[in-house]
Amino acid sequence: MENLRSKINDVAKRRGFYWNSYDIYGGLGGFYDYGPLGSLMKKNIVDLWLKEFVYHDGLILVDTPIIGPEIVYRASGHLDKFTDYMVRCKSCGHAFRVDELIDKYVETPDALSPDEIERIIETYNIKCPDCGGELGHVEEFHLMFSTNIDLGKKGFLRPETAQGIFVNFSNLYRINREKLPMGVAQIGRAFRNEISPRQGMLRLREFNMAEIELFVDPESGYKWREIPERMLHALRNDGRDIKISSVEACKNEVINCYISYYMARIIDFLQKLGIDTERVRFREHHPEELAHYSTETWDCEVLLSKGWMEVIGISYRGAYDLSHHMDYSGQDTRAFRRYQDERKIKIERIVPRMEILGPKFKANAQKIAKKLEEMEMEGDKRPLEIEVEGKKYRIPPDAYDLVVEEVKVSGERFIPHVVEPSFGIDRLFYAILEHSYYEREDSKYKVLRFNPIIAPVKAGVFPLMSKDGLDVLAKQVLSFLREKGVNAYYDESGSIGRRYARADEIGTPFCVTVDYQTKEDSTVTVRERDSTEQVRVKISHLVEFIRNIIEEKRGFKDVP
RNA sequence: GCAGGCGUAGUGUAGUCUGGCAGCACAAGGGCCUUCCAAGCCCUUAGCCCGGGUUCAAAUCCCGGCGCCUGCACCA
Repeated sequence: MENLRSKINDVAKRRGFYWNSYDIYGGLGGFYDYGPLGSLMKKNIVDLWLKEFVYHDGLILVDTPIIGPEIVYRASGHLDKFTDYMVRCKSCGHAFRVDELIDKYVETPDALSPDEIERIIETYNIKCPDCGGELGHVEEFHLMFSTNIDLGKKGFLRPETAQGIFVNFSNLYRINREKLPMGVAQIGRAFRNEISPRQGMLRLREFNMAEIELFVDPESGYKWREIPERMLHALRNDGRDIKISSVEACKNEVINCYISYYMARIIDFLQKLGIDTERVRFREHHPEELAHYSTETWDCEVLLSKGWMEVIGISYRGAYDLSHHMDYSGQDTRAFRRYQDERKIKIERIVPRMEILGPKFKANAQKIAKKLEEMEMEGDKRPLEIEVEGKKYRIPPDAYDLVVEEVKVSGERFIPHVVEPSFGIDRLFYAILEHSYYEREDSKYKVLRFNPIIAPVKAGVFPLMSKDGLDVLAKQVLSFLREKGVNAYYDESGSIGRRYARADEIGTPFCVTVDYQTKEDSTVTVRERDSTEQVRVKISHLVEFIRNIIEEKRGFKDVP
């Protein structure tokens, strides 16, 4: 019980924030349940996220399936990059990653099929590195969970919510009235079959993400919201550890401007969550560390008891995802960039002469003509050779005309680039607990210093004595608060001090006590969690009083 | 996935070596008391991770599994 993590796990289980799933069956690694308090608090975190990122910036929200067909994850690259081939030693049972075993013999171990790998193991007579035993068959290890859709059709559980946004780009772009930048957000669960999940809630196999895909025009320059000036602790991938303002970082091209914007907003968000921003830094990925889709990634890390922990990642994904989905689906997923002035450009165009092509190529003439029209051509007329559906055709110069015409062009199509801030809700949740936890100096009892907006329960209502009608009055105050939408609970068990202590342990910001004076003037005492100071508030003002503090309109001492 | 350590009421632990009625503290529930920060007293609930083996007898010894922790590997 000496370290912070076990203390937090203790409170979490005892009071109902979270615990390991399937406990009665011995638990299951990488899966956690949110208990009554945790569920409420997680919802508060998500609500704040919606407010800070979605409503604040006018993003649009989607909600797409968790299961996707194989083709989507082929296109996204996850299927290739997320699959490891393993072989197991027949005698000692050790498992090895194939690419590490055979990289001495072949240049591109990642590109091989299982059959090819087995042939290479046989050819070079590769044995178990540990015991020299014979190696078994190649097995696939997916970091994505797979399932079946229909009979025999393979599906995968999404490893990120992002693909659900990319595949819908065209529709969303239209709904957004073809405006860029366009920010699309999604909140939901994602799944990764981690090889060795450990560290409690920090590495889960099923986890909650809140992701934004901000689609931008790569040639327009920075065209998003004004960047708030915030000091950032940035650890660059050249090893430099710097403090830089978000505005400077953008201006000096130290950090991509869209990423700079999100870093600044993240600082504010984390602060509202109750995370100590002195213990927050942004760490740039090294080139070899980058995900397959990214050219620039910064992790937002929070210092926890076990060291720096990634809670948010901001990636510049470029055109990677949209261009792959365009290739795999055959659908146009481009955006349209309108020129400021209509441009007139001269183009040389091939106009097929059907009266020649028709008799010459008969049934194929239409397809040949279409191909000709799509060709670009410079210089004089000459015999052309084209290929249609694998067959080559020779086109004589008299079978087409070269026409020079002036056309109006109002814009061009392009694949938008994507900036992706991706928030790990569960990790944020845990980070809040660690940064909120403290023990009172005198009594050593535990307090969670939750920001009122995040706190799962806003108020405890206690009768000073459970007699003389105080209990009845207190229950009325409780109903009153609940009717007004303030999540509160009633407690009359034990001394008043004990009840305060119970409330503090789950981070309840306010304790409302009904005492003898309440009977006379309908006021109650409200005690603030961290200072333990009290003010008297009229019952009729109680809801407004609490709401104002939650919304940061007033301080605790401003009694209305 | 490997190696090591660990697994006893809700939580923390004693007992395991040396097999013989599973104990303590806190928490929780009920009661008494109590005029604002874990007071006190009485009562109650509640446990040997799962499965198999050895034995007259297993929390204890053996085997397998699961989970947790640490290190290695992994972490798109």
